[in-house]
Amino acid sequence: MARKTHTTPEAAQNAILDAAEKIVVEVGPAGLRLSAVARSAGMAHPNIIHHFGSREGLLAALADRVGARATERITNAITAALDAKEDDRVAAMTHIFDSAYQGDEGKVAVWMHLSGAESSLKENMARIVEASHRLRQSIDGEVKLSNTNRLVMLVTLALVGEVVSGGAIKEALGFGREEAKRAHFRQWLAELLLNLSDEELDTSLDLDTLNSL
Amino acid sequence: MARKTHTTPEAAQNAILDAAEKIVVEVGPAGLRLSAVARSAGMAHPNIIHHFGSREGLLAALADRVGARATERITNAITAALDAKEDDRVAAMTHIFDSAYQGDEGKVAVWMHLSGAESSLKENMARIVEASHRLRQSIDGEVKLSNTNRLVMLVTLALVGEVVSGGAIKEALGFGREEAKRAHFRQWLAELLLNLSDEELDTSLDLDTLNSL
DNA sequence: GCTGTAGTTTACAGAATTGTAAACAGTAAA
DNA sequence: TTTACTGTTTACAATTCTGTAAACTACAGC
Repeated sequence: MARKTHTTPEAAQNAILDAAEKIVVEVGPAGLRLSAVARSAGMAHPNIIHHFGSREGLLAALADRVGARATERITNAITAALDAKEDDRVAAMTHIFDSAYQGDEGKVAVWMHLSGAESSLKENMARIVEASHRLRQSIDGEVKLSNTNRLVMLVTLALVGEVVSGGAIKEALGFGREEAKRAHFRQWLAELLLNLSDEELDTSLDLDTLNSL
Repeated sequence: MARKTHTTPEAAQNAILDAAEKIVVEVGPAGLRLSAVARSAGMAHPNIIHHFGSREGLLAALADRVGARATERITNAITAALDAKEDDRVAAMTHIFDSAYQGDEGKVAVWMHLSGAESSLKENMARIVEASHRLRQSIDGEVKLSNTNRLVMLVTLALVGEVVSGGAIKEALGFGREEAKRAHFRQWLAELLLNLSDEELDTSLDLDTLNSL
């Protein structure tokens, strides 16, 4: 292999992470091979170990980067929705859902999580809930935080499901694999959730009591 | 290894599949090792290859069995809900959601699917939609099939998400990992969906037109 | 320029995994 | 009882993968 000029550690690590991310999208973290990453990044595989200590170290670093990026994209979309006019709310909400996918990072995030890398999931979700609650309050006035939690949960789980299903479930249900139809479901969900009042979200269950157990 | 008395092929295959299922719950299909399956099933690993042809063959057989069992449990729960009195509908609906989990088969099904085994997903989903539509019609009278599709999709994706997240997302959102609190979310979702009329499920989007593209 | 630090590569070790081949041993049927 | 079939095991081959060791080299600072 042609000897490469030295770069900064950051540049090398980013190149490795980029290559690893591409591979994880295709085969999942369990299928990630250092040799494949090295080939894609144009270097010899021991160099990866030099930079990340081990295969595990690489996966942990990837989980961190992917989680942070996805969280930032999502919270940005939520913040942007704060400024949307009433007519554009469905589009803004849809954009929030869409933002969970861009660049396959959502898929990688789920993959990583499924393989045990929780990294800073708790902090990331807290940021998303906070932003979502501000958005709900800007639309409906005073609303319950417990209902925001429920909605974020529902949407998060559904988005995770969509990422995982990779379109197969939608196809099986007649929604089609094409991105247009898949996006359609997200838009429908956005409109449905926007039409739900805070009162409708309160069921007979008392979540706050349960949480204080 | 102590030589074993001969059994029927079915018994041996079931023992292997049982062992494989346990392992996949823990480490996913990618982490399944023939030696581990063999140890758990109490036999030598070449015997697995004798029965299933290859590691891939074993995974395909497991995907089939798990998908069939999960579909049967879910459709049974839906059918049972048809007979529920009005007061018991939330409980019946919750039971439908719960039934996707029993015996870890839901988790295994998602794992398998994520690893590319689609087996007979389409047929299974068709059965679930059919049963769900009957249930909706018995409750609300004439309802649109397209809305049943949407609801089944939403619930399926959310359940897939819950299976995948393994409680971590819920914990991050303050719902807790304990089964009681996790079940609570499913009950909330059941009540929410039961309160939605068919009209509320129709948004400005015309799905039927889109599907005829 | 020289020197030290660190990014990079080659070569290799050690372990683990899937799959094969052949022998072995129950079981059922002739 | 003998024979044939097949479930089962042992031993092994071939590959693949992670991680180590040591050498090589680019670049920065003295």
